[in-house]
Amino acid sequence: MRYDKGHKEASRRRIMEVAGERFRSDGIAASGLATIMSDAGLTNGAFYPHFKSKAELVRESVAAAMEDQVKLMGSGGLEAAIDAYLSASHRDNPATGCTLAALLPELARQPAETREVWAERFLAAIRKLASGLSPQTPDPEGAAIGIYATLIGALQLARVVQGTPLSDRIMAAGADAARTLAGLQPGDDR
Amino acid sequence: MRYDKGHKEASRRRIMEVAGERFRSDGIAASGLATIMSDAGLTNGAFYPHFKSKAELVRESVAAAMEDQVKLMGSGGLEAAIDAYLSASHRDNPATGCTLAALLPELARQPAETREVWAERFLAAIRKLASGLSPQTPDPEGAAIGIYATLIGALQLARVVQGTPLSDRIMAAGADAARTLAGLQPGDDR
DNA sequence: ATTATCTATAGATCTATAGATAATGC
DNA sequence: ATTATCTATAGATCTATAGATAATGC
Repeated sequence: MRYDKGHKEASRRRIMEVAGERFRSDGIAASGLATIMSDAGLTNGAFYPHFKSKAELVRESVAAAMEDQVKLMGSGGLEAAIDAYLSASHRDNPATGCTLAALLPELARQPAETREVWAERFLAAIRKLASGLSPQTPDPEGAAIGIYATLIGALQLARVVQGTPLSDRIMAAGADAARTLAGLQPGDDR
Repeated sequence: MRYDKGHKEASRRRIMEVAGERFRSDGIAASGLATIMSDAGLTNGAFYPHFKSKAELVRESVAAAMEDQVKLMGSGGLEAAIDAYLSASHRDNPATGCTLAALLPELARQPAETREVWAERFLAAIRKLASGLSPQTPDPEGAAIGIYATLIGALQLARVVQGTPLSDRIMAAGADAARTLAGLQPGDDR
């Protein structure tokens, strides 16, 4: 059927959108194309005019997710970023949250091209995070990497025990650690 | 065929062993039972007298891996533990390394029973790590959680870009962050 | 006779392809 | 006439089951 100009583009965006959510909530390997296409309101076979393979979708999806990550990293202060990252709503909604927390070990198993695209965007996110640190910080990018690693690790740990007191404890400990690394005083407001 | 007493037990141990490695190197969802059984020198159908389902194997495998984790956590000083965790050989051999670094997001998607078993062993590992901290540390378990989160996040990040200079930089930044959180002076020996 | 493993297979699901369909633009 | 999507299907792989096999213990 011949649709409006832009119809195909809109479908592609919808596939990307739901694929990103599926991947983050179920994992990449565990997300089938049929399910993703059905989520997008399309059928199985309509996938291939948009992407030549699942690997291509994964690559594009990871690139887009990291792009969003870079954008988010800029807004607001560092303290606010830490609190937002280690918030209950982020923990409880992996589908719309940080791709790194949801998929890092699986990203390490992707083809080189996907990982190269990832690395480029990751460095951009680190630089943006580093620019929010105190100017006296001796190695701002190194510090930013340490902070990011701490946030990711803590969120992942908290998600395994989601719904238990231990989960909140992990979130608080992770936020304290991140604040320490950022040169902020530990918060008592959690 | 009727084998020596203990033969079945030995097969089970072999299945557990290779499953643990497969899971960590390829992920749980991406590891098929046929491949695991073939790695163990057995066929597909021989799986079910040992485990009632893949989920049961995963649960037992995670429990065993965390048990090893707890044991490892005790030996040697904290400084040495950090260096060993963020070593090139650990980064480059996920199959025999830390299950958390290899599988955390996937563990968060496992059934409640598996995650409960995990949580119990995780707390034991945290307590062991905490006992190695300076006695003045105000909240040793919280600090241990922060250190562990940092190590896991850094190793996962480093693995995505394994083989590039950025990977070594991430490892160094993660180790510095962990040392800071542990109250040790930053090391220059990397 | 026992039993750990193997062979064979069911039924589901996966990625990917080929050709049909149908709604709009010309 | 064009073309985005659908239908149907190939071929591979997945978990799980049923019944056969074969090597040892009695």
